[in-house]
Amino acid sequence: MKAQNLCTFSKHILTLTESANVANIIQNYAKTNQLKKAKQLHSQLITTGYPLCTYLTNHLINMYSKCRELDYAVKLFDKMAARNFVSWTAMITGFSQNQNFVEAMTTFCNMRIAQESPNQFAFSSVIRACVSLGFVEFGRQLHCLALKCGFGCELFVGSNLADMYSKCGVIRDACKVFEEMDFTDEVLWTAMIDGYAKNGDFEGALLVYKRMVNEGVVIDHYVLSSTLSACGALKASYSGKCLHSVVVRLGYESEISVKNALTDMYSKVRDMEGALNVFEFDFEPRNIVSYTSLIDGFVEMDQIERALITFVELRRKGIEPNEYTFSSLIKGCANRAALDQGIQLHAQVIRFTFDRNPFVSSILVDMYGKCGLLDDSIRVFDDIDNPTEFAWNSLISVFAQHGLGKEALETLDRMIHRGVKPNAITFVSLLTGCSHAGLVDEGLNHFYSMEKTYGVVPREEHYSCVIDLLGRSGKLKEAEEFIKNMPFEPNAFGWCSFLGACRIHGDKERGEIAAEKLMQLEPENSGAHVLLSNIYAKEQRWEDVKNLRKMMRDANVKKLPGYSWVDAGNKIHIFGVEDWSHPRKKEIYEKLDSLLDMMKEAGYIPCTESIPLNVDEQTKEKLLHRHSERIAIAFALISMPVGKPIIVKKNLRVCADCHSAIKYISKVVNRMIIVRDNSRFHHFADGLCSCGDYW
DNA sequence: GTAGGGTTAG
Repeated sequence: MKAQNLCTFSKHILTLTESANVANIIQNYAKTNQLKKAKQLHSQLITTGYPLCTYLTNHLINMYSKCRELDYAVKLFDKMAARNFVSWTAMITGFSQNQNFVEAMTTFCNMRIAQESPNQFAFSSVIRACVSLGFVEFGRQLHCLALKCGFGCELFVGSNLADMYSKCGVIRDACKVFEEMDFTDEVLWTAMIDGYAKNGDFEGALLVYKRMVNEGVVIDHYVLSSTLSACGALKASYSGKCLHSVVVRLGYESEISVKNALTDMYSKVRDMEGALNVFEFDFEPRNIVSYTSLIDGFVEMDQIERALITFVELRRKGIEPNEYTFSSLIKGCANRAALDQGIQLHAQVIRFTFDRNPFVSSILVDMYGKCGLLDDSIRVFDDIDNPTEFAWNSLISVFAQHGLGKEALETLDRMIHRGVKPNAITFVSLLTGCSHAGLVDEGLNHFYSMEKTYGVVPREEHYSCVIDLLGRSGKLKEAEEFIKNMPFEPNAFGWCSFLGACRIHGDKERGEIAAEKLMQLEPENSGAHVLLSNIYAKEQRWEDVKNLRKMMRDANVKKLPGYSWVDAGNKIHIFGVEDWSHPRKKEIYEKLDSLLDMMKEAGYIPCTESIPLNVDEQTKEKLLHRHSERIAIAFALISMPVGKPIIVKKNLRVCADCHSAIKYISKVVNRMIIVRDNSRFHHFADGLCSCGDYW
């Protein structure tokens, strides 16, 4: 029987059969979201002139809630002459489904005041509201009440409880609920998998999945999506691929959430071919999540160009980008310091009104900072109404990268004053800031108080920061003592910091120890070899330099080639050492030569001592003058409008000679030059650098 | 007789 043909009934009072038929129609309208027809039927019922029975009103309340017309549902409920427990439950569910969680809870309380006993339906709806609000304490009370009423182990209530505890970060209680259940199903298992994942225990999530498979529980697309997401987070490519084969076997390849989870998993394990295969499989369905997962993969692979192309493609298809999309793209621009693209994306963020999103605004602070535009970064931060921890961390890290340790410390104070709790990342940035600014005591004080005062347990990276802090300031003995007393061995970053400090301060004995440790930890890392050869070269120990080079050859260690890049004319121009590939190479080298003359006239003396080659001075000078950052600066000088600050990015640290040379360049061409190397920013102007030569 | 649970990109 077709729904629309059922709308005839007696004009006086509805018979039982008629009521049942009408209820059936309303239910169908609710399911198919046919609000207009449902409203017509409702008016028809009113014209009979008789009050509607509770049973039909409950149906109408449910229908209006499902069709997102909560006001109608509330009006009906308020006017009801005889509510029963189903009416109350329908309202609680209605509020909960329409994201009106506080009302859902209030209605649950009112239901108890009205002395109606809540059943499993009411409990599951109100617990869901608790999950969304993160009200774990209220949820705990509901749990007690549910147990008292005999519904604590009911399957739906149990699933909601497990979900609530895990989403509120109390996975232990979720496990207790799970273990006490008489029956389980795939929904409850999914809540557990997702619970472990949301609490950061991705291995735990995979174990739950394995246990589920062993127990023969149905695997559906919810289970697969959640488990794939855990694989991605773990970068577990083998497990991910195994799950992919399960997806194929069970025929879930075209299920959008599974497809997206697969795309994301492949992106996270840096297998873009795999990600594209899934993304392009069967073409549809695709949505913004699919596109953003792909974009994020490209960004992580440092392929910002492909990320931007993917963005253009989704816009051409008429798909609306969201805050996730912009966050990923802007992060890509920040990593590559692609300012022009970053600014264009910022404009779009404003147009789409995502500028108030905490993730987007924080990444914008970071982007401007990483592009060297400190003032713009601060301006974006100041425009944020209630900065979250992400925004504060971004700002602190921006100050740190610019060597502004005092500002970083002040920002931490402001953050605390505003009631935002610092986390582990805050302290990494803060300690880095102190280190680059030579604020040794301040850095140490914060390191020793971070656990006591703020409850943040120092991790490997914090210890590395302290090694850097002490080493950079020349306190090599203290750094060595600190390393000895650490609860664990320093990681590669820690030894690298120590080695770098030994190089700056010319401590070859300690340097050799650090280099050895670093080579053991990361034999493929060329950094240790290069730093050590710099130390040897400084002492003119050419035999040692030769041996080291042989060692590198034998171990197949390739020196990471240095390159610099600059944004000009909406394009990123990349230059390597002695780069001859650019179409304007002739002009660039003419510019370099004329610069060298001007610099020497102004007093520049090349510092060739750290070049690990036994060649004559003039050759060394020439080599230095062909370092990629100088080529990039020369190119920027001939191609960018006068007055526009020159921002050059480099993948390695700027060498001491380039640092001195760029100071002279800034003076002789009277131009602000900003250089971002792999550890911090240098703002050169009028012959001076913002780092004050402490770096 | 009506009302309820778990997925995918920070």
